[in-house]
Amino acid sequence: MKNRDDKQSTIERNSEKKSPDENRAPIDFIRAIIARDLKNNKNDSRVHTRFPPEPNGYLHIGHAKSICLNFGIAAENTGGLCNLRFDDTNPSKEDQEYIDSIFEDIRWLGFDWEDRLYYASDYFEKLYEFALQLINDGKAYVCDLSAEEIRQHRGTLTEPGKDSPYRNRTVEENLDLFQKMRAGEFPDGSRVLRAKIDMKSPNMNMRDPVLYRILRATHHRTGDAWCIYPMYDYTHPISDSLEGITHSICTLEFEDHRPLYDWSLDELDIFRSRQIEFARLNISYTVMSKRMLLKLVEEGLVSGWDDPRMPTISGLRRRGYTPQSIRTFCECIGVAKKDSMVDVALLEHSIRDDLNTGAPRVMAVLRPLRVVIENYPEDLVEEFEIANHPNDPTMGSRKVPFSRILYIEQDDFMEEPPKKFFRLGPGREVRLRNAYFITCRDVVKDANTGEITELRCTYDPATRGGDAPDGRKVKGTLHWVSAEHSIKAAVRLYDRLFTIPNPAAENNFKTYLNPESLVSLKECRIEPGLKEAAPGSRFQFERQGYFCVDMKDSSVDSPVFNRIVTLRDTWAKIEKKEPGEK
RNA sequence: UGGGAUGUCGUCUAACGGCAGGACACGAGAAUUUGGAUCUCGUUAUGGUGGUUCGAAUCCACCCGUCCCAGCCA
Repeated sequence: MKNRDDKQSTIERNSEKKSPDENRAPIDFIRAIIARDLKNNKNDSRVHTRFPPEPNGYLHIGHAKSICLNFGIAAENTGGLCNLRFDDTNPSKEDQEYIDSIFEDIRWLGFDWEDRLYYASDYFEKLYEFALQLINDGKAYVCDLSAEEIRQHRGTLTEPGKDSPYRNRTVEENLDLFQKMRAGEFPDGSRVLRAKIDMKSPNMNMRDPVLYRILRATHHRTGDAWCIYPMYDYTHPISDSLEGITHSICTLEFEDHRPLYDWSLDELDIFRSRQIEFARLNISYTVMSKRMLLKLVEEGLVSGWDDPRMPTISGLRRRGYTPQSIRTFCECIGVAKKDSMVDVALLEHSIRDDLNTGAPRVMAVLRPLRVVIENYPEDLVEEFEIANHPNDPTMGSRKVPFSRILYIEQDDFMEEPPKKFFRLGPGREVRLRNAYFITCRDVVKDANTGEITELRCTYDPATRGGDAPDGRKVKGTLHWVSAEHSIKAAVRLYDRLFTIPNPAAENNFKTYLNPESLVSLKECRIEPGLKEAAPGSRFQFERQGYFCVDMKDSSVDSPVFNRIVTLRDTWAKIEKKEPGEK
């Protein structure tokens, strides 16, 4: 049996409509391990995890998976805790800007580290003392080999390494040298402290790994107090141990490092945290490595870490994704050890699903086509009371003006419509959503370009509200705005960043950037009521998709909307399937 | 070719010796004042070969595929 608390809270996490039993998310292998540990009273029945980002970039949705896992596990278990710890042992790559962004992103996702904020750099003094202890125990030595020489001594995947000539220095000499390293008596890169393990180990990580390097770089927290910095493999287990972390969850590539993780704790004889590895998140049509994301930012291929096309938390936030949708997504994808690539369609589903319930419906015309209702009085303006959500009356309604000159979507008219096209065409009748039936009587074109500039239509006054008293049906319903009353807006149509499912596997991933990942429209017309829309607020533009008021660039005078995700589009599918039908 | 992992529908993930299930995607249909949402139905999977067993995705053997490791990065 699984641990009771664990099971109980798993039920709570998912308790929406269905009965708890059929709704219970399956327990992943990590939660199973924790449940077993709890049952065996391991760690005094404590569950303590940590999220350990390096502040060398912005968090992405892969980190969200880890955050949801670590903070989620803590929340599911009574008394469970999750620390936030910055793994800041490499000052040459790290920056306060990243730390601040990480705070913001974790909070925004809905998680709280309370008073448990830690920095590996806070342990520098203790780490140093532990290193002294290792030296005293004959488990570490100062090595004078250059980086290149160390590499040569390390051997290869198939050949064992050779011992360093400095491997057998006396404890006294090592102590003296290491203290001098700290005191700044040697130049950068001239010496390192190494663990004395086994140069013949088939695991490269055990071939006397470097524990400390000399590096004169100003640390964002400790300043110039140190000129030697500990390595990840040495710092991480000790930090976990010091904080009493029971389950140290990380990604698969650290599997080979676990023997070293365990070695450190064993040799130092301190609290034994357990490292567990899971498969990192990959999503199709994007890249997920900080290295590649940094490249996109540095080379100006995106507007920044928070470009709405980026898979970063800040990018998704600006795009309009809700924290809930990301948490749901992370729960849906599961946790396992198999390398995998999640279909981006699942991410899109999670935000559609969330916004379908909560986002008010409005009308916006992205590519306006002028429509004149010839039999509608010149100076009449009607106001239609329109529901904000067709299936949820509690969301209220709003007034939308209607007049003789309107805009509809260019895509909603075809001069020679194919069979399955239900929208407007010459002589055809359609419904204007929540307004009238109109019939297209004439098409006006630019004499020079042949471009359609205006549609002349008539309306049926008896169809006010959108129903015909004589019972006649129309197949199509179009959205619209009143030309005079609508507001001009800019809309950014975002699409997937890359054209191929796995750009990271290519030699030059930038070759596959999607040139249409951003289409900027500047002449869109939106309902007048949208003027007051707050930055960050989300709407469904009917028949088109979900949109979000941009948090940086939008203003009352010139509103800017980001497309979060399109609606499922059956017509687009038909078009794609039968392109000749046009 | 050393070591460490990992193979279940198109994708992700369950089933822990006893009916291969769910989600997304896809397809068909119903209904529809969003070609949305909703509802109904459906297609598709245990990498391979042997073995153990009344019974194998699950246990054993061999084979095959994929991923990770030779930073003074994390």
